[in-house]
Amino acid sequence: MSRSSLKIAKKSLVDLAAERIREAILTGALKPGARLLEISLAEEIGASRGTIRAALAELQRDGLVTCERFSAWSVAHLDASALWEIYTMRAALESAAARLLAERLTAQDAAAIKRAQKGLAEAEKNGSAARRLEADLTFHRTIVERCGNSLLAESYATILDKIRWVYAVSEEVEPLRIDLVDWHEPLADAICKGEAEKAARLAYTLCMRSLEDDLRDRRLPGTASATAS
Amino acid sequence: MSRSSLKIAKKSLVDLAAERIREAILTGALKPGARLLEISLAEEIGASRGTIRAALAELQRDGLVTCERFSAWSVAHLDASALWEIYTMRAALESAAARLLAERLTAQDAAAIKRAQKGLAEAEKNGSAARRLEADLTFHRTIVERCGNSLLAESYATILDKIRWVYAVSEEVEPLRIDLVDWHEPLADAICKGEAEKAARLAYTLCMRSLEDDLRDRRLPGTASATAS
DNA sequence: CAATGATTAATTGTTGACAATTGATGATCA
DNA sequence: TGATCATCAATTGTCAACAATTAATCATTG
Repeated sequence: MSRSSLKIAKKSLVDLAAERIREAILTGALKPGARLLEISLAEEIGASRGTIRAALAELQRDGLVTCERFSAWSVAHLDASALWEIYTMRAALESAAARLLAERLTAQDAAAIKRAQKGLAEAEKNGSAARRLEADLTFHRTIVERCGNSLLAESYATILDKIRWVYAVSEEVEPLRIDLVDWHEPLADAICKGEAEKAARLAYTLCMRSLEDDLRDRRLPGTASATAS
Repeated sequence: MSRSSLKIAKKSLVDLAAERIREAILTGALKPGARLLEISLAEEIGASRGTIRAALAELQRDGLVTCERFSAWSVAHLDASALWEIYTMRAALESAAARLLAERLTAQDAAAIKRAQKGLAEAEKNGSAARRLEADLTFHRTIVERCGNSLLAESYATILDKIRWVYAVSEEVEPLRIDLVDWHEPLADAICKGEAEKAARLAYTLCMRSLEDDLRDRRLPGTASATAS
């Protein structure tokens, strides 16, 4: 929230372009499987093909777009098995982060977690679905960003992007119904009490529980109807 | 070991270049902190600057090189805190992989683990340090590659690269002394018995134990001597 | 002499042009 | 007819030239 740095971050065209395209994918403007032409993107965004190309390469490493050699770029597919991979990866990272944070908790960390919990409570009381989702993600991001491992945090950031993607792209069957406060309280407690092992286990099960909810609530290719194979 | 695919993988110049540079970094030919000039690399490798540039961007996302805007590329630094990040990340991924594998174990998986254990025993009996390391990494890679999550496996691959990097770059104080067979047996057993929770815990502690060994055995910037700060 | 401002050489950022590859289309021939 | 091969348009792969930016050097000025 309160990053203090005087440095103005000039971004390169490549970064800008990557941001633009990423946004279009994460909001669903560019749908999974959609064909991407370097030339069209270059014209739309207003940069040269080489620049767009570099941006696409970045998104490729984030797993948002795919590219076959000398064939086309396209937005990655998002089906039930991808959802499973995303959530188990999330569980892996978050579980470890919770453990680390519980082991090396500072007063600021505890305060930040309390803040995040308060955000959950507010969103629970009178928030829209989007607001609830944001509060939820913020709580989890707080844990990861404070665990002290930037490598892990960076990887987690791309996973969170994908989770937003799932919510933007998938057709919702029923609204998110989990009780934000009740579900997150045990994890917050375990971390604040320094119960590392317990925190790790809770974080893992919490993520996997979210996976079950989403698999049930959101209609994705391969979710229903797939009887054979 | 036995990948069957008739397709010959033509690689782009970018991939080739990235491979070349990565190799140079991982073997220690390019030392941490070394300055990298696009032009010099382009001449040495025999590709244009743009190609080298794309390769460097790839390595940047792998965390092997860094780049400040309009300033220089350089090989990333490798110090004690980086080592900690690498190993806790490894522990996070491997722990989750062990759990997943234990939950969904097939006969082939069990056989593969048995093979990896046999490899450990052979390396233990009459292997060089390099051979022991390779057998060790193969055992762990087996778990991760069979856990069924390609996202996780991909991330793990970059981590394994970094671990090789540590071994190549750091000055060894004492030889690797852990008993390969004894240390890995409980984990292999837990996975094969389907004891998911136990497997996850064992994988985690095994990785963190390796971290302690390496922190003690390998001399890296920030490992010793740092009294202040 | 120290702080400031111009100069310049070196390096990265960006671009448009050209080469290589692919897949589709249609011609050819048994 | 239908299988094979040449052709071609569309697209990605690679490159070399040019623009923008930086950091170091040196002159200037109080």
